[in-house]
Amino acid sequence: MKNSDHVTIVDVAREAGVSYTTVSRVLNDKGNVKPETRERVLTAMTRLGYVVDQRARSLAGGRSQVIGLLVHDVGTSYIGEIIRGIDAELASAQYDLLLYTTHRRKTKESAHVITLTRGMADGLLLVLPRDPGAYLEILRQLRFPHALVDHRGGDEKAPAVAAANWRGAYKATEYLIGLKHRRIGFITGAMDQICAQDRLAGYKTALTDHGITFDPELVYEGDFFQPQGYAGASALLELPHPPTAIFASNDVSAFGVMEAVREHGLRIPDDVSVLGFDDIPQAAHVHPPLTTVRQPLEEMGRTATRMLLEHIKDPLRLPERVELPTKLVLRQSCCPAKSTTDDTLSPG
Amino acid sequence: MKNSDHVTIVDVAREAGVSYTTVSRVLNDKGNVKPETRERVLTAMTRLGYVVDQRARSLAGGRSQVIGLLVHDVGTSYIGEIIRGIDAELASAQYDLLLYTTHRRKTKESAHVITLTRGMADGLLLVLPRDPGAYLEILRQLRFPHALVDHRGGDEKAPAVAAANWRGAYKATEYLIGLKHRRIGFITGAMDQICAQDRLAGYKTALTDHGITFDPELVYEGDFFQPQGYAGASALLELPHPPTAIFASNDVSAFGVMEAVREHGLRIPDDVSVLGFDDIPQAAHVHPPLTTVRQPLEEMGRTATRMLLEHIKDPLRLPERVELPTKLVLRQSCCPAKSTTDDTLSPG
DNA sequence: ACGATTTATGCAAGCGTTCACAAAATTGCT
DNA sequence: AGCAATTTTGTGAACGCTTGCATAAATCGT
Repeated sequence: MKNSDHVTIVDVAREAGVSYTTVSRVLNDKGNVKPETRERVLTAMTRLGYVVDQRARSLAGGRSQVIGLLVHDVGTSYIGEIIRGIDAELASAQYDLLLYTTHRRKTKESAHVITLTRGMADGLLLVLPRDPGAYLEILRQLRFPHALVDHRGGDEKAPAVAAANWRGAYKATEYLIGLKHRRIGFITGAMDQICAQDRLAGYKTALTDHGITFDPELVYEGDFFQPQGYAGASALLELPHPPTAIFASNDVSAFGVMEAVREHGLRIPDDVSVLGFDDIPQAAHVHPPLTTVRQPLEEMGRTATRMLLEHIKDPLRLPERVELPTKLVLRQSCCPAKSTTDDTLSPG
Repeated sequence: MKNSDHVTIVDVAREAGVSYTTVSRVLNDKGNVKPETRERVLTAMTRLGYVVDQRARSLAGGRSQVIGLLVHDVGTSYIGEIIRGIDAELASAQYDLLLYTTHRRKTKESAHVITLTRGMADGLLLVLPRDPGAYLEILRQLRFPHALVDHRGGDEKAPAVAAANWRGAYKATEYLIGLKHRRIGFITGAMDQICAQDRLAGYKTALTDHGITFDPELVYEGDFFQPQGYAGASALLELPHPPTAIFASNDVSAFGVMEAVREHGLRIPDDVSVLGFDDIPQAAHVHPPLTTVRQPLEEMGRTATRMLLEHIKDPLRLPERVELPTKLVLRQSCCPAKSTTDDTLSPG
């Protein structure tokens, strides 16, 4: 009577004619409850419109059913796809998502991490962390469950999932070579990120493996954003021997490349082939649809989440590091090089 | 000694030689505490590395310092910008953000809303809700603080912030008219959303206000996504009297328009002017940079958050509905209509 | 049918706080 | 100095739940 609107476990107990402990039992599927009693409790719960109070539950020793997510920014398709995967997996496990954006203030990251470990969350997901060293150490010491998405630090032994960046770039470059392209431009990503380094390495290796000398002139350092893709392609196309194909380290910068190509009065793919990386939804929507290396972003989110949840269930589990395969998605932004101007070695 | 790693308020109290109530007082800046004592408690806290347990705090009657956020999808620039504003405002008020994506499962929205009201959060932010009727009613009954972003239901009396969609579209259309365009194509947004309806209405009114008869043929129903922008512009350009300018209801569909224009061998803005809505970051990065109606997305997020926080502090506050001004951002995708083929009325 | 198991239920304590109230210490005033 | 008013600190009871232990009921073997 005193709490007019807050229905508690005690109210349910009274309604069902049992003790509140029994209600707690059916709530948690723990201990033995006679089917008949369980039924009675269940109907009492729905009749009263009972909803569990997560705070109390977790305070009393249960789980908080919350996972923290640390990302540097929302609003890019890239992150969006990953979050979609995380969200889906979390939802089916009845978990909620506490979002932390580290966009502006980098110093606060550790503070967030600490607060989270103090009961707010059962685990922490880190997407593409910039410099996770600081708090990874804390997390490990506290034995607080966590998992990384798209970061493969050298000696880190935290659970992590990433895409096969090196191999994806290698295969894509190989594809371009198969199309008889000999001068292939490359727009890098932000080179402080390991994925960007791996993609460049894959490109280089594919080149040399196929007897094409790596020409540093054909590599332009970008940052994963459209303006640098545009600038890079513009620069590349003004070279004495311009490339016949340009491979951008992500789709967004590939869009910039496409614009620059057009701006130079050239057609895609007839004059210049363009290749991206990621396969964000927009890649299929541009014209011509972009041939790109598909990174299973949503799946990466899902996998990391599953690993984290497993780890929460069984803290003794050994951390794994999984690398998900990438896949070349053929669309219409690439075609065979024109045989007239193929190679640097041919007479100018 | 029993809790090796969890430092509680009691531990701090012991260390400082006071009662735990006093510690709670300095924690909350409540009641009177002798400066000297406060100092002693503070140093004890840092020495022990104390971090407050939000669960316990909120269970015991305090606030949870968590705000729920219901969005239908993350990963679009549009939402990203709004979240950025929300996040910034929340961070400076020491609030955390619980994210709910309603993307796939629409039926679950109410369930989420109810869980949140049971102590998980102190308030709820709804961004561009599809059909909020169901839970808005619940929220109001429970007197649970909430605010809407970018939704202006007719008779709803919930606090809400939106952009001046009608006026923005009106002004933009007027600008095009000022540029001597007489046949102005229009790609609508998803027409179940009020903002899309408002933009269309603004366009229509501007037309008739300037003595241009509204031609339904020039309106193509889109959905705020790129492919429909592309399709719409393609259709429009194949009309016997094609438009000399196309106004898309958001930037993303304007990108589709730009592609279609080029695909028809036409130049932007020389042959066809293109105008967008939103001003997402990418709008400045495409070529030519897109002239568009700037919607203060981040500010909308900030404002809604501030309103919500105010409302939490003072529950008696009357709900406001604010409309933030939009602003035409002139870039390079529009230019005066060629005087040769201006009007339908001119001799064909 | 009767003690020994097993299964089902209840009680009390505690999770880490806040808060109303009471007690103690300090201050002011005459 | 002595009492009231005021400031400072402490006590006890919640908040809504889980959980270990005790107790009551049902099941089993012989």
